[in-house]
Amino acid sequence: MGNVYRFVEPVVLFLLKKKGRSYGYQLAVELKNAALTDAEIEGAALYRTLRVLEANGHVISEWDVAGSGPARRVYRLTSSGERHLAEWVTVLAHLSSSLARFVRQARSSGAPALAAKRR
Amino acid sequence: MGNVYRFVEPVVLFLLKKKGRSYGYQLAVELKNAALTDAEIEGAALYRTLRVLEANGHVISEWDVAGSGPARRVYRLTSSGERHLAEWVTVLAHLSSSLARFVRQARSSGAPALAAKRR
DNA sequence: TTCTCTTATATGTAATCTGCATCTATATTG
DNA sequence: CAATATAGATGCAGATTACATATAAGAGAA
Repeated sequence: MGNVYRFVEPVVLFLLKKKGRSYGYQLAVELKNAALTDAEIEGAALYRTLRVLEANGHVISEWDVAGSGPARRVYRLTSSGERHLAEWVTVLAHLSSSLARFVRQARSSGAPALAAKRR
Repeated sequence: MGNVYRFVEPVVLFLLKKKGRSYGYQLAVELKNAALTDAEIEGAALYRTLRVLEANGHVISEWDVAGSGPARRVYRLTSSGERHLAEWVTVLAHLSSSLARFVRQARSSGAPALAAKRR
């Protein structure tokens, strides 16, 4: 099937909004549940997406060196990021209904399919 | 927002199934209505997708030199293509409901939003 | 004839997104 | 000391798309 988009950006924006502030490694754990496409979101994709979001002003980060272990880069949404998430939601809502319509069409045209399988 | 996937492959497979047989230029016209993502599907993407589908055995083509004007490469689905479309439909149905759930969550968490706008 | 338009297929190149592998580094535990 | 968990990051290849461009056949106008 090739690779369907993972929609990493909107999911990350949403998680950051919900949590207020978080960092890559923590987000990676939660993404295993929150992902849109069954296939998990890869660590590499996550870290890169965070850097791109910051480069575009949608999130900002600072180092957290307080706890033990390696330092964490802690992110939070900017107001631009909030707007960007809202745009994503609009796009994804539209896509979702388009996909649903497509699925209905594709399932209705063609084989009898759900024609009350008897035995 | 970057570029959301156009899902060219499943749309082309579906149109070919519906029409029985067709060719690139004709499909390009119909894609303007059938596309899943508002943004139109580009001619270049369409022609390349058709060649890839053929390389993978999901469609077969033959030249139609009967009519006037340049020759047409006419495609039709193979049984493998039918199965491939069915797989796509399963994937897209799942994606559609995942997106819908995501949109609901993203819209509920956050601003009052739909809180009965009065005047 | 020559010019232009429509029809029809195809390629070159760059950008973006993803997957897999790999690397660095800090602290904890055995 | 060695292994493990935590944390962030890069290199490279493959997939998908966008934009531009190329090629070519026939129809109609000048």
